[in-house]
Amino acid sequence: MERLEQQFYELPTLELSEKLLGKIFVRLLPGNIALKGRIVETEAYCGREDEACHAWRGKTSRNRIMFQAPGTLYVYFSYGCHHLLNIVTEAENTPGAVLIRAMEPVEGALFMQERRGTSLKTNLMSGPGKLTKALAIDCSCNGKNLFSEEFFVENAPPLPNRMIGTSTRVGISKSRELPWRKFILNNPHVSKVRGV
DNA sequence: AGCGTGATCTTT
DNA sequence: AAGATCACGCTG
Repeated sequence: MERLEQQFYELPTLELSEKLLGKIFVRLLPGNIALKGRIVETEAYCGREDEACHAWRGKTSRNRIMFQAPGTLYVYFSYGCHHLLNIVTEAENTPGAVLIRAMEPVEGALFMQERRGTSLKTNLMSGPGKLTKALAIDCSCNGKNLFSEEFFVENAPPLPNRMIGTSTRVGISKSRELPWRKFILNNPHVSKVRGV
């Protein structure tokens, strides 16, 4: 399948959070290591209108990447131990990003097993901190984009609506009520919801 | 159900 | 300068 081009990402954040489901995120590492994962869970963080979004009050040194061109990677360090991966949406200077919350391993599972210290496939990338660990993504990836030989996303057929679930976002305190989490129904690689 | 862990943001 | 918060994962 072809790679997604920049115009694909220049969409309203909520719309893109749904369209990214089923697409194949790819990272190529030196030494012919190919890591691929099918995106199965996302959350939308919608710029200035969204109190839970890092950019809702305007640009800061941490969130400045969210104002960059669509298709840029926004990676930040959370809870003193995890890196979280987002894809920047909307036109340049309009902040917004989709948090990638879970993927299904497609290629490179052995590499991921070693990095994660587990061999259970449904545990390799079934959470936003887990998948960055599996893919060796950290703050050095912040600001890179999806139009290189290192990172890109392969297209896949759109999913029918009946396969897409919706819920409130996980682990936030502001704007809890907004149904801005999207996931593939009945997919075992979707993260376990916290606090139940 | 509890806690580690450190950068970032807010308030003094 | 100090304190609160945090888009989480793991143990028990």
